[in-house]
Amino acid sequence: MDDAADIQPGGTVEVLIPLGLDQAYSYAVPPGLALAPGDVVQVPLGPRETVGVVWEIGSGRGGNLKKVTAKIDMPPLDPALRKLVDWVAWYTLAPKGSVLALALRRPPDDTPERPKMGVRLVGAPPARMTPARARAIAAAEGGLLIAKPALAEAASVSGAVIDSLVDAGTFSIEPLPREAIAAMPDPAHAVPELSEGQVEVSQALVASVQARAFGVTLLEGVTGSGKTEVYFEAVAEAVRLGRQSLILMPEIALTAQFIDRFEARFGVRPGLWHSAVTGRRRERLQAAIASGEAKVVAGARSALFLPYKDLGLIVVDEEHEAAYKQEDGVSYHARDMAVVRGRIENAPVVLASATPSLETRVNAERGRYAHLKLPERFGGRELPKLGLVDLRRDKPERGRWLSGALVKAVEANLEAKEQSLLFLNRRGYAPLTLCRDCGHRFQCPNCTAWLVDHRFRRALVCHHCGHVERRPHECPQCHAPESLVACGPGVERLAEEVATLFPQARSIVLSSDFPGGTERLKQELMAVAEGEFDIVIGTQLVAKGHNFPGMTLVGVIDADLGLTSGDPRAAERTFQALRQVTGRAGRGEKPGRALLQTHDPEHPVLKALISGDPERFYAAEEASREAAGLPPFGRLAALIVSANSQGEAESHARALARCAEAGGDIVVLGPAEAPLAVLRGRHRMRLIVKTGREINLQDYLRGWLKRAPKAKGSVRVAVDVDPQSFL
DNA sequence: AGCACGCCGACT
DNA sequence: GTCGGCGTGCTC
Repeated sequence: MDDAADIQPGGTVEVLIPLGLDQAYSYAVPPGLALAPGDVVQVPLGPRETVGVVWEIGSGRGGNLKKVTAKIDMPPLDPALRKLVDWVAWYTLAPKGSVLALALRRPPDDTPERPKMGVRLVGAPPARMTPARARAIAAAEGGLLIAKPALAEAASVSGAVIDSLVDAGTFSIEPLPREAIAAMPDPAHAVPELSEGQVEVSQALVASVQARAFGVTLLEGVTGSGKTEVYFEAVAEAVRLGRQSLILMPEIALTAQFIDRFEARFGVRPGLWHSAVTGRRRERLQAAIASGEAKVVAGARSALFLPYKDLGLIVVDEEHEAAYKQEDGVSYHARDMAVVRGRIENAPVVLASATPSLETRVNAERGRYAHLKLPERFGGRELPKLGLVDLRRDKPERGRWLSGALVKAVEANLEAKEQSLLFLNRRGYAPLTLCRDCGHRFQCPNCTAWLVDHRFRRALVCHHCGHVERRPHECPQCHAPESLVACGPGVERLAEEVATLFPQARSIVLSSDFPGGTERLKQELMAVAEGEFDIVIGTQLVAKGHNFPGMTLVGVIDADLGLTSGDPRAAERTFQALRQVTGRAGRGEKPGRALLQTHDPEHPVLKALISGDPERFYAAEEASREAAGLPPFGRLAALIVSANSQGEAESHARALARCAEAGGDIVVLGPAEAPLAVLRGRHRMRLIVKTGREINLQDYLRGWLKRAPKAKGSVRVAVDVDPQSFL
């Protein structure tokens, strides 16, 4: 289409195959077949046939090449998407074919789509009535057409009951209307009333959409400042211009809450793209995106590779989220690739966050990204009041974790019938179990991590690799009975303490291992939002996505947790998590309160946090990096080397050793035993390239890979820097 | 991704 | 003696 240069039959084409191959393969074009770059073709590969994409036109010397079998009847990959594939492959050092696999849609399923069937109450009740049948009939009251599974769910009966009622003639069976995959959003549906500050910011974003030009804007604003409302105005403008918008979000954020807000603003739901969207829905949405019919797509990171027809805006919501980083298969950071896609499509990119990542902040400071700040919380609500509790002075008794000050605050909140959140980012009962007699510590056989006691499951679990074992009754080393003691708190243990201290309170533990799975968890989150619990004990999970309107107190059990690990991003992540979770406190106009328990009230991260000025944190981080002899953030290159087998890990370790000898400019950060951990199993190491000069990281890495021994396994390296310098 | 080849352990 | 585990390499 865009490539007018259809090639002459009899020539050759370079076909990229969506497998772990870095090179396109040459094929001969059979007579009578006209092909252009981007066309999807079927080609023989070894003993079988595969799909591939014509990547470029061949040089023509078609000796005894295999022939393209056929051209597949589907829209070609447009030049922008091909460019993106090339760029991502180059940047992430992944084989081109693997990246193509992310972007290539499956050939259309040409079996005719059979409509889903629904049932409708049309006839008399059956001769034999049963309780289940009665429930099903009651649920179908009103004569509406209802999908069978939905009716079964609503009436809590099995599908068989409904089938029997269809046979009896009580229900008719009719095809359901095809659900709309991408209705047209109405930019005028419900225009919000924005504050003066919000209007200013939204106008800047709207202008960037109107400019139809690439540019990156960091949109910074605390929880509740109206970030979403503001970027919705940019989306509305794109819709008015008839162009498409992509709203990227971490998978977890694609919640009912977001969809409700979108629907309230635009009158329809956005096109939703995430891993759970499969089959026909996926296919239809892809088609709607390719045709330009779907105007707004809200999607997880894989939505980056969809075939947009006319992309006019990309929003990356919660820009700092680690979930944007894909580490298996092709390793890429969706936020950075969004910037690249914006550049290729010539579309503005908005990065939204309450706690921007360091690299984004650096880009904003250097003027590479525009920086828009939303002034305050919407509706004039103030930020919560933050306070530190010095655990060295206000010390909980042995085996307890709540300080006097926090206990008092929770009591006061219970009395006032307001909700409290106790935040502890540790799943399970206790992070370490040891033998009182011989000192034996339970350690994971695969890693260097301690095994975490999960009392509810009666198991010891490695949070690193997933290893699970039964919790024994005696010490496996000295066999002393009843000698095992739990050390330190996890949320389960904290729940025990809460039950003792506040027996009358309704409390709940929310963590990713909530019994009953994600569905139950979602229900409980709703229940919390509706005020059905007084005290919530939660991990990281409660800090994200969900709003709890009645929460007026947040207690952070261990604000020091995560500040001391060897991970170079530990402080940043802790700062973001604490800012998010403490930001949950407050109701309506009334600011809430947050208490953070710590052993180190002078810690710069905590001081910056309670000062309420994020700039202080970033300044402190820069200073501490400098003190540690690390390169400043603008030149930070964190590499992740993953090992998939023993042999591969060993070759990595040798390569690293050799590299350190030769150049001396790669530093292994992280726990001292990191190289050892890599040797023992499937572990990741973070490396920092430390260099005094500006480098082209890709060339640098290629050189490094050449020097590395090719002996065993393939060395996989992922890059974790911002792509701006290479655009 | 498939599929073949090949090199070591446990068995009809 | 073979059957079969998966580590490794190849596909224009």
